[in-house]
Amino acid sequence: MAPSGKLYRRLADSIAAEIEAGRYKVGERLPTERELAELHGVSRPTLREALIALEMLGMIEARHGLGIYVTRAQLPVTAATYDFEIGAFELIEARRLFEGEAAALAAATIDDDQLAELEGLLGLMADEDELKGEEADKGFHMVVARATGNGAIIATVENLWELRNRSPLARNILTRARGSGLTPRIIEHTKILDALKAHDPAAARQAMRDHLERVIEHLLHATETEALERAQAESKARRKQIARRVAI
Amino acid sequence: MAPSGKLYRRLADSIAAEIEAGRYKVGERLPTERELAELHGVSRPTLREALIALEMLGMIEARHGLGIYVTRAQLPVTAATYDFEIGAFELIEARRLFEGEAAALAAATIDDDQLAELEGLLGLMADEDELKGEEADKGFHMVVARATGNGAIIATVENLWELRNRSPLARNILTRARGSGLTPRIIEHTKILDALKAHDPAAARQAMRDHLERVIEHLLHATETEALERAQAESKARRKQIARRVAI
DNA sequence: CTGCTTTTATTGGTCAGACCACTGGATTGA
DNA sequence: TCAATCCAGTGGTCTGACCAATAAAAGCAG
Repeated sequence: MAPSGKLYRRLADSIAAEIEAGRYKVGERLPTERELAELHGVSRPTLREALIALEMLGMIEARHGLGIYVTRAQLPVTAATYDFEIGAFELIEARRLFEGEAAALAAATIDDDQLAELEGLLGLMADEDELKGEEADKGFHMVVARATGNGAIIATVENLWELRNRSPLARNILTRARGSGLTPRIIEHTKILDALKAHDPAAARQAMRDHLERVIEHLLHATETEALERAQAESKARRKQIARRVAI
Repeated sequence: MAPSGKLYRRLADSIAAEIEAGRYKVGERLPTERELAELHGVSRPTLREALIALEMLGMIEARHGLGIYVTRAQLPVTAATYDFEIGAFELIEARRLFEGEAAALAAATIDDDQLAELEGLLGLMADEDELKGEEADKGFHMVVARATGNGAIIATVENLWELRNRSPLARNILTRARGSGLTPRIIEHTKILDALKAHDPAAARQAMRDHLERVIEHLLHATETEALERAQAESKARRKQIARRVAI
């Protein structure tokens, strides 16, 4: 990735690199802001902006009157720190596995209010407005996640959706694929809802997996941009590799 | 959570709240830094610090010479934005489901180098040094995630580990539980490794689930702090609710 | 000497005002 | 008409100062 033109951004990268390299270790105190600023040849406000960025990423922690402490040596690969390409297929593959489990759990924990909410979202999903339809789609999956009552699961599902928005490649492919005959997804969502209504975990898991499998299939057969074709080739090779062993 | 004493932090919360409330919509440009500073009665440097925090969280985007644009109306619940308590049991429940699937997939994609790496980590896991042992533990799970070759899965597993570190409650409970007879985890990890060696997805899934199930069981029977007892009660009620329906 | 209170040096937090650098549209001139 | 130029607006950076929290040193009462 090309270095951002903004100084505080490059500074943050630079300091992060130093920490990752072990120049400053976890638990240790960094030099004072004034010293760091001079070390890097920048003003203190700019240095502070870089530190705040690193603090948001959870790498350091500034304590008033005490100093700046390293809390993590390596940045976790989260949506916030996301900086490289994750393919569209990778994302959906992950969602297929994880959201399948989330649906299974939700089948056991969902209540009537949430079922009604899902029913309402199904109606909006066919909205002529592209954005409304997409929001309804995300809403459906988030309600399922929320129905598990497990904050970690909610955070994970949301994070996966977030990764999609962060990755230009994945976003382009996925939003382009929308519209072009992806509308049968309403039927698939209905199947998921039915399984949840029946409180049948296995059926819910299968319905969710089927749904996302269809999305993958759809992407495999659509032919549009060059980027998509590359992604398709990559995905086919990958699926072949997996199939070489045994079905998951 | 008590509002952070730092002004730029409160400012960021305040602006984030305005955006979430729809005061500024996605795609729109918000007022200039100078205007925002005056609006909130703070100096421009402080205002900028708040904006940089929001930018790191992916809510806004500042473009030189143009202005500041809203990119997301709602902050995703990720490790970086994490600000409330997620119980230790929630975390492990999520890991049990997700990492189980990751292990299943990894069984089909893992290569010999990664298998050797896992073997090496097993040796370190019994290290007398608590921290070393914990690092080996995390390392093991991360190698399994990495073996899937799926960036989204890697990011997810890492994010779950991150959530644990962010949640004081979960961290306290989990690190306290370590040591006190949790060492049989080496046997459990060996089982996971065996299933991966055999490239047997079902066995890998089961071994990973068993492992994390044991961790849950261990926490349920340990009796120590008050926080842990509350968490236990919460978890028992939750598991009863789930069992009321059917096994997942 | 002990133990509490006060002072002080250090460090992050905030402020003020200025100037630089980038952007897009308005202005100008061929 | 259209391309080059200019210019107003906006984020980016700098300087230097003062405020506020912290811990350790200094002072003091017992």
